[in-house]
Amino acid sequence: MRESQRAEIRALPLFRDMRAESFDRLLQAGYVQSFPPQLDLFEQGEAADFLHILIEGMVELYASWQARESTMTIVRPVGTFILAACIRDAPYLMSARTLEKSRLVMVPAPDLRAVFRSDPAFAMSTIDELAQCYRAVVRHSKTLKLRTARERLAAYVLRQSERDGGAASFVLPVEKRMLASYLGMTAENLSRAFKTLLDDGVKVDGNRIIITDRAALVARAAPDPLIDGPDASESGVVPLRRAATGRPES
Amino acid sequence: MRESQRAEIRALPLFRDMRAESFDRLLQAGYVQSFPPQLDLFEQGEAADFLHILIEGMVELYASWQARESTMTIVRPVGTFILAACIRDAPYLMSARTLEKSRLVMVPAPDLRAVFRSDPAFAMSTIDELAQCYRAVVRHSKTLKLRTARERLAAYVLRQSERDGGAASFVLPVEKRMLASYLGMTAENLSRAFKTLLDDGVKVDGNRIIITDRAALVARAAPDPLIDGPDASESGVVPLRRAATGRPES
DNA sequence: CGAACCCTTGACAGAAATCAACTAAGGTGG
DNA sequence: CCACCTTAGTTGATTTCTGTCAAGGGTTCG
Repeated sequence: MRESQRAEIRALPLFRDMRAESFDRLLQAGYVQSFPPQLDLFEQGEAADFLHILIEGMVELYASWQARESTMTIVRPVGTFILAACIRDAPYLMSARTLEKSRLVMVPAPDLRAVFRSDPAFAMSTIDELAQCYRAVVRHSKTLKLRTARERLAAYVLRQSERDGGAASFVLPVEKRMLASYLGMTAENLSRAFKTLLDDGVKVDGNRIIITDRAALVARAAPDPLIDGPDASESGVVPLRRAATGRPES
Repeated sequence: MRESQRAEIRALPLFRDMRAESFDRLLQAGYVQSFPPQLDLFEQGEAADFLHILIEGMVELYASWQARESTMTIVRPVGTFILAACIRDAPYLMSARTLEKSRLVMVPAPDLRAVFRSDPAFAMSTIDELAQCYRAVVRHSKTLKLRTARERLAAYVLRQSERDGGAASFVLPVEKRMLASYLGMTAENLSRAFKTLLDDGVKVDGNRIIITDRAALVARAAPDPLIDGPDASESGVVPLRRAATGRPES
């Protein structure tokens, strides 16, 4: 692992307050590994052996039942995932696969648990991280239950734009079919939902979204800090703290 | 507070491992209060001032947006709620109202935070509790995104039955309109969904549900431990540890 | 007894999934 | 370089599902 990556992990809220020796122990117990795109990291139902820290690439967390599948969230560097399952020593509720070539640190769950038992500061950070994850999922549930597909998409577009500092135009960070799944609709329906958003000031050109009338879009989306933010990192596709190295396109 | 109630709280996973003096401090800092039915305890968006512990009655947590409203979960004695917001010192994401005459202990959030900073065992229990809450919401999201309304209802019926030891018949613990909202549909739609479940071995008589063909119901619901359980207490309407005093009807 | 309220039912409209066909772009191999 | 294949995305036609509106039955409670 490069020193800069180590520093990035250390800077994460989950790790920044812990003792230096605890941090060392975690990373020394962990394995750094690279994976090709489209590789299954684990499947739901397996025992949670490792806390995963993504330092390069992109990972999809998805759930399946019967023949159906749904994207639950997408993780970008530098971010951690699957913390709760490790803590509870319980089976994963979601599956994970890489979307790009990715590099991960995998910390064995027993080491993780040992460290936050011995380092109160890390225990505090874990509490905070979990509370944040919990709230992120509650928000996702709220948008699913309270908004129509069209409204969810409108809110998503608005939030992405605000993540880019309120830019009127941005490029979708993921494929449309995955976005559709994340927002709880089919790919066909997403395509049509984008069409209806023409009336609400949103134009689409391939992967690029252009907001032509922000007021109209706000009226449609009715963004709400108790669902959409204000902390953009708390929920959504591409949720976690982004790497300092900002690539314009994915 | 009666001693027996104190003992019940102490027996909760969240409180059972902490030091005695920490537990005393929490309860001494807290207020015990009774509320009539249908009373709003707090509204989403307010600052999270208190951890709530329900010792008698029933409380609904619900979310709203624009003119819409949706039941997120229902809390029964003895259970806690709103832990995550207290930890993060953030606004409530959900509103709460009593469904019956209820008695609550309300622990000021600053005391809560002080105690788990000073009592590592309580910090551990908090981590565990939060991880469990997180997984409960993920499960709820999964059922919303992966199953149709009919399948969600079938799974709910099956789970309720299994909570009663696999009884072929049970009484709904909440009003149907609330169940509908919890399951992500309208009351009218729930009514129709029950009708279609006649083909899957479920009969309805008022608040009483009768499973006439369990195999057929299982085929429809395709229950999955990664969504529906196995720990029934982790999610769902009437989720938390039930009071020892079992009333047959609510 | 009357007034709410819950639940149900029917009729309808809107939303969304499904199925199928078609386009466009990118990659592969001849 | 081109023919071919695969895949993402779109579009249309159709069906299914779901929400909405309206009305009526039953219950509870004042």
